[in-house]
Amino acid sequence: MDLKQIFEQYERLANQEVTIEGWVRNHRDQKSFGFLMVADGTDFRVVQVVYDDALDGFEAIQKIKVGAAVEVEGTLVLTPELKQPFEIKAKNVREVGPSSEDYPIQPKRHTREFLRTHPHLRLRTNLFTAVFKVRSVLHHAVHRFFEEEGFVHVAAPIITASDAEGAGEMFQVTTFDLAQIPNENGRPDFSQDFFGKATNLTVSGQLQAEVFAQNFKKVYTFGPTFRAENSNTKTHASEFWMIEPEMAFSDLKGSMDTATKMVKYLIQEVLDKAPEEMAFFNQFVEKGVIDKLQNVLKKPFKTLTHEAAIEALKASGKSFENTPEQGKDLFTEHEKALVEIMDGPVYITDWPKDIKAFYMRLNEDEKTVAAMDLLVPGSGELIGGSQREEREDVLISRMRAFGIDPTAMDWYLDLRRFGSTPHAGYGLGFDRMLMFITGIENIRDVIPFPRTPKHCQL
RNA sequence: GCCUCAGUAGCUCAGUUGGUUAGAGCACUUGACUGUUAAUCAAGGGGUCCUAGGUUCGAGUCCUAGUUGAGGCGCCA
Repeated sequence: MDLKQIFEQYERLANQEVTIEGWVRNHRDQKSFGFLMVADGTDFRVVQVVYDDALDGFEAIQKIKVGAAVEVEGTLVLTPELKQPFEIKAKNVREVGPSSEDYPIQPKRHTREFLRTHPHLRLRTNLFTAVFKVRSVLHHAVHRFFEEEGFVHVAAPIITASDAEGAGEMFQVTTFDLAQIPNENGRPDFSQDFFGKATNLTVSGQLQAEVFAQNFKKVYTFGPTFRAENSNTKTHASEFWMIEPEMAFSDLKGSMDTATKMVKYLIQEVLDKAPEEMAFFNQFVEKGVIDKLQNVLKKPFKTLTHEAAIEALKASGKSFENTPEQGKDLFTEHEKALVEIMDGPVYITDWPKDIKAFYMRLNEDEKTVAAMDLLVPGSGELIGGSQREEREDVLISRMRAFGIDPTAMDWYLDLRRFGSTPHAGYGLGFDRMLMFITGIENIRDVIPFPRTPKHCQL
């Protein structure tokens, strides 16, 4: 029986026989009896198994090590006067897979750095059990939200041939023998490569999502994304997941409305479906994280133009390492200050055109683009989005201004030639959303097997 | 990529101004204990003080280089 089922109906199961399977998290043995704390991953909570010397194999049971896999048959006994509402009085304890004294995950505090060196074992801790359960809950919630809102899911390709995707460093994909790369005039001859051209791992599914939005109206991608930047920070990973909705017949306001609704929906889902895990984060990871999230649910998200944001920073009287300046990008310290000044999540809209991407729609003033970033307490930029440039002539001149050859993206221009619509979308870093919800401060601790520069374990 | 800090037992850490045989807690082994809750108590085993070189009568401690990790910044659709 799964522990989840048992926790859901332990009162009804009182004094009945149950069988559980799981792994020993802790073991306290005494002369003629002992206690096994058993977890099976179906519920965040562990069950206490009591055994005594009346059992066959008592001495072998006493020697069971932390980390061992066990199967326990016994009677469920209500224990309202103890720390736990019930426990299992064992009739039979079978050691399915023994552990040993070398098991690295002992019932004590370990540092996250140490646990990262054991990615195959670290999830057998309360912390990582909670993190990866919430990650799964959040993953399902993303799909459920968009399905309820009538969005079609697009599986954007992981291998792409787009070579005009901007400044992001990309991982190359090739089947060449790297010791003997065919070349022509000293350059690799990709016509001989697997796809007959240079290819790489995707850095975004947005462009492909735009294709689908021009038929399905409301679509989203949700999948892995790869960046080869040599970034060494606690908010960047080389492989991460992004959620990228795209909506035809919509504008910047429309995408902000969807983003707000989505953020609130995802938070509510996790609070509803993982209360044990959230209580754990609230107590041991980020004190007050539940209050923080509930404030996000309650408060309307405010909106400031980039220009107004700079003015607000200047008027705040706060001192900054980097002085806020009209027409310039916001630094991390500015983002934090804006969230404080506005006392909650805030959208920054209408950014200077030169610091944003070529595909963002040029505003009437011809100085700014219809872009938005959502800043949230504690995590900075959670969402970045924009209305897309739907006017072919404007898009072409913007591409030229960014040094992109328009003929290389002819298919993208076709979308503007045949039934172009005002459309908008945004990207949300799934792993950063998970950090925001759990209070975990390093992205390497919310990704099962994190990939960062010089680190690719398993 | 730049800057800063750190590397001592399986884990978390202490180690004074450079000075005898490098310590503690947890974990592990053995023993005690008839209801424990990171159980408790007693004893025991366990060390390439990150690596290499240097200074010194003497280096865990100081210097140089390397290496690994962390943090900050940068890069980042």
